[in-house]
Amino acid sequence: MKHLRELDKAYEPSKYEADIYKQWEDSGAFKPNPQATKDPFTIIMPPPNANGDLHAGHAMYVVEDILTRYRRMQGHKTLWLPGTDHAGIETQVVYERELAKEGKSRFDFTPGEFYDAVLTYTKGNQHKIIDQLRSLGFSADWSRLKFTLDEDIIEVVYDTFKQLHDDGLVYRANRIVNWCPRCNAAFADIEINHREQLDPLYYIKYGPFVLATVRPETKFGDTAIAVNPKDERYKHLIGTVIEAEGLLGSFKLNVIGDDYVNPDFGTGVVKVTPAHDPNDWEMGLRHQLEVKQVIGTDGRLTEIAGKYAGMAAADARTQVASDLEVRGLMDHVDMNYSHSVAYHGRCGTLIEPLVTEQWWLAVDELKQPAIEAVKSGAIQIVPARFEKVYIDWLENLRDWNISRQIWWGIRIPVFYRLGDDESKKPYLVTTDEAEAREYYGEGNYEAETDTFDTWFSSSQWPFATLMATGDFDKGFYPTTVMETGRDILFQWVSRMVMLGLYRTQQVPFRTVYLHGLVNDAHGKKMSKSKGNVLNPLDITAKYGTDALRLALTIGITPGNDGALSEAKIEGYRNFCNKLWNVARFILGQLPDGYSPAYLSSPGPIEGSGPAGIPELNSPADHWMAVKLADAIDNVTAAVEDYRFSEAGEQLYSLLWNDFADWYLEASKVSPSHDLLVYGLETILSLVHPVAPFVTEAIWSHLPWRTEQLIVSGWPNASRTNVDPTAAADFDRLMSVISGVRAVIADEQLSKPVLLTTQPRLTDSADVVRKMAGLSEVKLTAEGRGLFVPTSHYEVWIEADEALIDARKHRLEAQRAEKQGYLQGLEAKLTNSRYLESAPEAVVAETRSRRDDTLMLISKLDEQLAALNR
RNA sequence: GGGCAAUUAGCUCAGUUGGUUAGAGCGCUGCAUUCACAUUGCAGAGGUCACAGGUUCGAGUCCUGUAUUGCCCACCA
Repeated sequence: MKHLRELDKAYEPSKYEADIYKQWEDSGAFKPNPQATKDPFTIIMPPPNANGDLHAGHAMYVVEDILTRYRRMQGHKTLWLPGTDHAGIETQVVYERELAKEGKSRFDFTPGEFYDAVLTYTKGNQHKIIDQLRSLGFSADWSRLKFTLDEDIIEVVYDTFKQLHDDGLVYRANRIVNWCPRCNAAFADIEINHREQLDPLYYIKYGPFVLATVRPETKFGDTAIAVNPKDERYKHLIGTVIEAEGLLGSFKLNVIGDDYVNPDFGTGVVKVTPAHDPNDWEMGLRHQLEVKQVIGTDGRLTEIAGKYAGMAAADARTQVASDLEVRGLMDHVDMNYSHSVAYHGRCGTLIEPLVTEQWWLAVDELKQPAIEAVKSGAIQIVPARFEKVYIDWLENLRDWNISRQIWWGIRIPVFYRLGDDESKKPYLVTTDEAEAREYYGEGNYEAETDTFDTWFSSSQWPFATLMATGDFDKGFYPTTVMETGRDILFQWVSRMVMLGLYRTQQVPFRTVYLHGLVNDAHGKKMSKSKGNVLNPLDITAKYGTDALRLALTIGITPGNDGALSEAKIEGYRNFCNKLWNVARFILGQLPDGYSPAYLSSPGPIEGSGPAGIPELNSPADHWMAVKLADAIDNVTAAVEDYRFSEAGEQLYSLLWNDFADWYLEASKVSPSHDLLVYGLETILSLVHPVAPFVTEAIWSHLPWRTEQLIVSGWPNASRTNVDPTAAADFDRLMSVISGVRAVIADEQLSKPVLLTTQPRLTDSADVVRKMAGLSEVKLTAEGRGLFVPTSHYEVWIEADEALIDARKHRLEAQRAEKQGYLQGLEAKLTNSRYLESAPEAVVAETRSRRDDTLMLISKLDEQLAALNR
């Protein structure tokens, strides 16, 4: 095995990443370890679109990898189960675009042929996204990869549907839905976007009334006129029938009173068109109004519109408006009316609300347990503020339309009766056509062509996947954490809870961790049109995968959007390089055949052997041992608490400030090989979940290590060998060194001599001399020179009288500053309410700071007195 | 219309139950250097924590209000 010192001066990720990933996977490290003794830990990966490309959002799955790697190192039986999504309408739209290039449409195929073609297309593409996810170092168990249209998944979805139907929670009904004429399908409210826009508001004469509408073309579907029952202008007309002149001759309408009508809007009169407006539909239900469909599923007017039949709705609108004008039925038009209009979120087509027959899932019974699960704490949402949002949404949830008239999806397992044999049920829920044939007889039935809303099947993903892989009964369910984007809290998370509880009587996951959006360097949303999109793969190629992972971990908090910039990523690339060079330096120090002594006894790195802490010699050793133990505790606590950013920051400063800048430099004077190695190994272990590649690459060059880091143990803090006094000694040396460096930098001195009256300091003279850039540290009886203020040692930098005199004002300034600080502390300590109320530890802290400050001031006074002598 | 978040250094952001003289990275200034690392080291400048009140011995942190920005939900024809 080669020593790192023979390797590159800089870490080159591309040389290592692919090989390391292969070794991990080939060794079976991604699979649940059957020997693991601790509880199973499960994460189900939110399935990315099988036809999609990796974007920054997917890179946020790094949170899942951190958790998985952390639990694996701790000895849990970990399963991170990956999958891909057929992404219903999204993929169908993409594929239809492909077809359009060849001048074809889906109507050139039967639904079955179309499905097969898209399936082939999808299966051919899916390796791309999987390879991309793997390149991010994700330690998911790819041998268990599931696809949302796998037969075993579909089977579970069918079972759920059947159970829901048997329980009376699924029904078929005619309702007003959001109809997309382009997709020729209905969509849920949540899939609709509203856009504010200007449209003409037409004031039309209806017999005795003038009323305002933006949709004159739907007037042929009017089945009432509504006014507010409290409206003095019109209340006497409620219950009467008006007769009015229209474009298709005269017509009669009932006048109804309904609180929905706002007397202050327009003329306070509304035409009611239950077939084409959700609010009118509701009014229609309240008043048992007739539903007359004017616009068909193709977006064109029906025969009811007489001579306007066949016209596209938008064309009909202008035509009707102008005809009304000509006939003198238009009172006036307001051209400055701004309102919000519904568009299909996926394809951007104007939504046409209309009445169609759909499959509905009754949610009232399902949502209560889902609300309770979060209220009771059975499910914890991180960050917690989303718990309220979740509960509010569910409480207002209405029955869910789960059928879609799209072809790329799971066909709803229903066969309908043909003919009018009333002795047979109108439909049969079964996946088995033979059953339908037997029941209805050959030729007397037809299969449903609608498919399930993608969210209906994906809401079953946690248990469906585990059932399909055979892991469901092996302790992997309920899963531990669901990590996903906060933007799909409603669409996905809430529904997973509903259906998970329904189907398994258990929560699908115990914790929901929500990440925010990944924005650009200035916190702006990434978009192709803005040209500010950072492609994760470009970044990893340039800076290494670990750099990206660190950049998405540090400075990003749950539920909040984070900013990603090349400068930030570059900084973490440098961090990886720092780690690499620290390792290179340490390994270069070690004698041939070295193996750390602590490995031979059980110890701090759990599961892999070492015991206690290596022998500690210098103050620096004790100090470093404390820093390491503290970091282990803090990082562990932070990860347990989903505070990954804090964990990352701790590690960053542990490596760079504590270990590299202080300990390694100090160790150059008196190296302790075992502690250098122990420190390195501890840091590698702690950093591994976030930056797995560079840590594993270094680990593979530790000659005494044979197992991979990915399956080695998580460190345990141990302070057994630590002498706190010795550790504190190093803190004092550090403050001397920093103080001296500052004076040297200020005065541009070159290798001056340091004088001290304290023998204890000269014990560590070499460290101080080397680290502070001195030529010598001398013990003297009485010091004179540039006084370096520290609270524990009296030290002076040798200098000529002119310089000493010139710096005198700095001592005075320092004294004044300390004096001000002291006053603040004294004020607290003479305040009896502070002494009574503040915790003892806080008061003790204040006292000790007061004492230190007093001591420093008296030293400064002495120095100033001596200078003035 | 309702709700949520954000507002802390030039920029991007941390800041766990209130308790050091408020932090990091980048950027900036000065110096150093090639003996682990210039993807480096050392030193430094830079903030009345959006604003106004309040609670408290003590507020970036808790409460009330205001402003600005962003997001979510609802959808008065």
